[in-house]
Amino acid sequence: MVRTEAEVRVQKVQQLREQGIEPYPSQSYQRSHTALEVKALFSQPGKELAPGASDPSAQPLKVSGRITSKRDSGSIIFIDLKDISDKIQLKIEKKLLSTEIGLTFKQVEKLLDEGDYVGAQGIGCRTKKGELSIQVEQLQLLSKATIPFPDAYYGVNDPETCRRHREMDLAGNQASLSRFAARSRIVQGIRAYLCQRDFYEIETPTLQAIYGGAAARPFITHHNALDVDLYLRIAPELFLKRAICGGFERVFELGRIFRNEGIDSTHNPEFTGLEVYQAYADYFDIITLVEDVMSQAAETLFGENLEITYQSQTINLHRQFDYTDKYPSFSGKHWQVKTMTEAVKEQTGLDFDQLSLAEAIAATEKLGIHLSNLEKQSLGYLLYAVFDKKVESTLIQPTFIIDFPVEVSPLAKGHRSKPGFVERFELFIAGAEFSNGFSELNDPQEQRKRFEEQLAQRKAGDDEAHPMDEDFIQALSLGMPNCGGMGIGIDRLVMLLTDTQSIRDVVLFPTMKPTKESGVESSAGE
RNA sequence: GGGAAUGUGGCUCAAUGGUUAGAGCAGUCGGCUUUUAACCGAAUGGUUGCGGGUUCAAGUCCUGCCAUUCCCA
Repeated sequence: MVRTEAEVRVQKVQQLREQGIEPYPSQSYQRSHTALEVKALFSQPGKELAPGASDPSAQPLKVSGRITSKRDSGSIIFIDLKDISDKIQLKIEKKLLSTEIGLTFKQVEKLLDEGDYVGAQGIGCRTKKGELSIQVEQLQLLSKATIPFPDAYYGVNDPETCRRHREMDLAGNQASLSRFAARSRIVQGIRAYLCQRDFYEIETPTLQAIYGGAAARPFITHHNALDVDLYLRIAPELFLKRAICGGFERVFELGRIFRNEGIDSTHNPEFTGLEVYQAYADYFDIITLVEDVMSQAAETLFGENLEITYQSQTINLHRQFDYTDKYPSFSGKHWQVKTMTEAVKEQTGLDFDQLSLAEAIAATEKLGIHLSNLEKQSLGYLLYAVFDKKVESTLIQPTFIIDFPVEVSPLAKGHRSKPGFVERFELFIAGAEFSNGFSELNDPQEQRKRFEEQLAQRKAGDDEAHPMDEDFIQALSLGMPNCGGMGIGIDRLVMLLTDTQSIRDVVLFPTMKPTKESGVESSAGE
């Protein structure tokens, strides 16, 4: 006994075959117009159709897409056909449908369902109620769907279903499809922009023997033939800089990065990073480049109006601050720029330019910040700890925090005038980090010293400390031009520009714990 | 790692510890010559995430597990 909708639909596949209709034909179906093009056609001057009228020129139209709604009122059936561009209504009248080619009226009535793909041929018309439609002469089944289609009105709301079965989400929720389309356009726009600015897109290893370029825990995997453990990259930075050492002047890589850390609304274990390196540039040039790239991305979605809404907050992406008095080489208009010391002083009253280490420890703990032994070692670690815990989340409008302590920045060049600091920036918007960059350290001896300090921290228990990388030091030894570089988290950028609260809704197939239904058992021996 | 919440037909949601767990949509059958969240009529569809427990009685209370969501570290 057939009971469920899925069983009924599978049975329909069988019935179609018995009636000589192949539910999964292999030949192509060439549409003449997308839904949007049909609508454009009949909005041309002189081509508009009055309610109840048919195209007087009887121009044959071929469209294809998915049935999202079907309304049967006796000897006339209306179908909403959705393609990537838009929706168009099909009007199927018993007396006007071909009896030679394609589906019969009865087959349309009984054997077609929401979710099925069809191709339709007919002429443009407007119904009495004024809906632009296609008066169908031939209707062909292109593919039969055999599980229930998401509800036409409510779509799929359950976040778990949306993320585990993104196809249901895309099929049922237009907003989701639009969001991922926007993501694609953003990424495409960034690539095109950088290429137009003479950057080469290059590809570096995702499997690395030594992981580096960031402070993070890696995924470990194993290469059988070489019998060595390899790491999935936590950043492409060191390889990109080696390309600069080799003679490339402007490079970027836009690709997947893996970090073996927790999952929350802003962290997915694999995410997309953009990294860009530019020879002869310093961190002020790179700040400008970050602004250029992000503004360009925003403009692909919003045009000139860069005042956007993110989670009910208004974010102003217009560049309106002038810093030429303070930083003469930093011309033009910019987002806010503050040194880390200034930002901490503003938010907490603590002036790290004036405090001794002992005073700073006492003052920091008074703020309720619990300090690790590492963080008590130096003013640099302390400053960063206070910034991280008290300031970061307060930075809503786009703000570059510049001049980081050297202790937390092993790959950045020492500051031109402030001992103990490096020429580094991070960009914060809506309380989250969006970009990180610096004047790149290109002195091989200094780089070795920084790695050695990191090794000492690793021994002291910091498992995110940077490992030694002799190949990288050798590359710097060959000579790297003075150079600036930056990274932008693409997922977070897409979240910002599409007003999306969770990273899992800008990653098509986010990392989810496997279920028994998916056929994966979690590994034994935990 | 800590805390809170959620899990009920395919989908969206109801159900003071108390009849046989309801409704809309989808699907099935029937009707309808202009619908568009179509409409009208009928029948069908449930191991209330999984396992224990308390109770005369559990979707509801307790507990363990699973998954998800949100917040915090």
